[in-house]
Amino acid sequence: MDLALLLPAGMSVTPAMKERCPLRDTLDRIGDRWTVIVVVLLLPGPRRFTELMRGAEGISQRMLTHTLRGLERDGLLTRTVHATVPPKVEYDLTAPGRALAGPLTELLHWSVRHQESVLAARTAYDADV
Amino acid sequence: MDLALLLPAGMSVTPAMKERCPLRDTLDRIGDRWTVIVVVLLLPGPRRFTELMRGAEGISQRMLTHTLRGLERDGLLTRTVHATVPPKVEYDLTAPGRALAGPLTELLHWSVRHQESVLAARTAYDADV
DNA sequence: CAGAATCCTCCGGGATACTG
DNA sequence: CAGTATCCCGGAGGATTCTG
Repeated sequence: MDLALLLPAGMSVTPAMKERCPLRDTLDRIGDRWTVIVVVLLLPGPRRFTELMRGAEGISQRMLTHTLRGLERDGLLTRTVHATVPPKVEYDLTAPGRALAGPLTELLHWSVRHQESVLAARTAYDADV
Repeated sequence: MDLALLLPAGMSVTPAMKERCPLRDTLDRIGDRWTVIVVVLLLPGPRRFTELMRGAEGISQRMLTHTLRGLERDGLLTRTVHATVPPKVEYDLTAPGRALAGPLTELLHWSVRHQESVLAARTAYDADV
């Protein structure tokens, strides 16, 4: 796969990129069912576990924990435990995590700009067959 | 999930978006293992089935067919059969499909800009535990 | 409140064989 | 060349139960 067309001006494809494609890595990172939802929920500011639980409708405790761990592991958010009773844990995006807002915005723009044509194409395609 | 923060200037969250989140739709569309790879391979211009097969290293015939069908169904590429012997089939991105280059570029930029910090965070995190 | 542990299901996707 | 048709497996992710 040739990434040259997509690279920032003045940057070239390094050998490392051929080994481990950064675009695929990123899609693996945010391509799952919940990661993007959690990131978007955290954009306005820090949130607690239960708040995220309510915000990400349909998520299970297991997957929320799993998703948060993954983001924490990659340094995209911080996890702060307040030693109170009952416990209080706050999640907050780091700079890299919040920087995801840019690409996600682009993706959303593409979506709203083309979703009508996509839906139309899909309906037409299914009408045949 | 509140998408307002990510919307184009002057656009607001419609009821339809709450029903069927366009961001999630898009991630479902491109979040699988091969779609983005195929799209990137097609950016320079039309390609034949076997060319894509060679370009998308590791893909199976089954999945290439499946991926191409999905993109065709949504009107993101066209499939042109030349009635020759042996058969020749060309795939080409449509305007909406090619427009994915923008968001993908943003995603790639984010990736190259932050992959070092992500990798470092991951290593540090795993060193603990 | 914020999880950890366990069990189970579904399906994305690979391997292989066959064909117009 | 460009597929279709089967079979099959691993892992993402849900449901449930238990705890500091």
